[in-house]
Amino acid sequence: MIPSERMFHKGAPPTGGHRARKKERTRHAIEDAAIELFSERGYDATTIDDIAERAQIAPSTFFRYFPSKADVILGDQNERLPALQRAIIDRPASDSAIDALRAALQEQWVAAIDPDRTVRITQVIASSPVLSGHASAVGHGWQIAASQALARRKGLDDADQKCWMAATVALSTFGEAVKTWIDDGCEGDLAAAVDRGFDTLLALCVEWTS
Amino acid sequence: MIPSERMFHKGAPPTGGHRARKKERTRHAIEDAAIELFSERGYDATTIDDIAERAQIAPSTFFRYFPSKADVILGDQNERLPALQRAIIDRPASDSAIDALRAALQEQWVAAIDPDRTVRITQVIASSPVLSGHASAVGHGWQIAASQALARRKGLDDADQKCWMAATVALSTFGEAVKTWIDDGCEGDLAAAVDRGFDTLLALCVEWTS
DNA sequence: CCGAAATCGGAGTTGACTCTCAAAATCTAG
DNA sequence: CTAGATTTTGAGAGTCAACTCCGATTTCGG
Repeated sequence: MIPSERMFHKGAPPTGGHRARKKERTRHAIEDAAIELFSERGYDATTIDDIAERAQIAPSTFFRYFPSKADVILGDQNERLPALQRAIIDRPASDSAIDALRAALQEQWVAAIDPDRTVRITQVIASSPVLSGHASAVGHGWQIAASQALARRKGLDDADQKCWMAATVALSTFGEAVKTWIDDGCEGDLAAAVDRGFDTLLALCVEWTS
Repeated sequence: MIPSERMFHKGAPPTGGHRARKKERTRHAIEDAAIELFSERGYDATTIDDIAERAQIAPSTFFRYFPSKADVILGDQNERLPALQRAIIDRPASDSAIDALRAALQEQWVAAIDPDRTVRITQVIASSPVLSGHASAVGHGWQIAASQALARRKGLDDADQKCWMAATVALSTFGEAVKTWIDDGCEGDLAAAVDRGFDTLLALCVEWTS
């Protein structure tokens, strides 16, 4: 009796069981179906029923896996944040704020993502205001995290305006570089494109202060 | 007969008539009711019926004035764009890109808006992903416009990467300065806060290039 | 084979947005 | 000022899709 004492607890489900594996497969099927359809006909023009049909599930099952339509695309973008912060803090003190951010973004983001998937997701996000909104909230979270990390690296207050502004500028540079790379058809290396963006920024800094 | 030949044409309605004035009044009533309600209980929690009731109109009348719920807030943000571009281009050649943008934004935006209204609208926008998405699209439009203006000022190609990046950095600096000012309770002068933001940016440029 | 968990299927809710038609309100001419 | 044309509004029904709920059924694990 009292099955909950003999059964698995929510926090520690078996990762290898048939059940868990099937759930993973279903989850992936839904994600894949959704991204495909979003790419084909756009986010707003795709209904839950469409996704369910292609993923071979009942419409109501969709919501067992994702709390809302938007969450299929925006799954845990904040997962990488702690690693990013650590990478920023661990940069040698000789790095300027912009160099630290550039290096941290290169190793924690550019090197860690699946470019193909990222490109498709980015395009889908750009196709709908709702998703753009969620994405800009995510970007805001990154900015706060980066700003904090920069401040800690120098032993400054979390709200230090220079750190805040450095994070703003670096992340918008980064974002634009990525977006430009995608808009230009993903030619060449993403890492190189990001580097080019930061180089352009530094060249502008020279112009502006001379 | 054939009244359309004797009546006003669509392109040139009388601006002073009773009719036109009442329409303007109704439009304002809707806008005011909407912004009030959005501020009170949030964008998503406000229905068209709520707005209609407070504005004393029928729900269906709402859509005769605004094509969608979002448009009550996001009315013609692009109206000021041509003036902004002209202001950028007309800046003396001795101005750097960042100085030109700073000055143009100060005179065409900071000096031209109603701060109270802008603050309320900004807060409402931040309260909903849909609106944030639309707003970031508007911001993107500004960026393109600013970038073009910068390029023309120097006789460069519209797609020049330095101009593009300068616009990116300047506008995100500007946006953050405004947001910070609002988050801090609108203490002091908005123009001064914007100037402080740009000063911080330039100080960072010095740090990064030394 | 038995109990737990996941799924199905379908009905139900909500709110944005559309459409229509008849009832005001407003304009212009005489 | 009045009559007739026109525009605007009100009221209500109707669509569509996200999201919720629930009872019945299937699938899985021991």
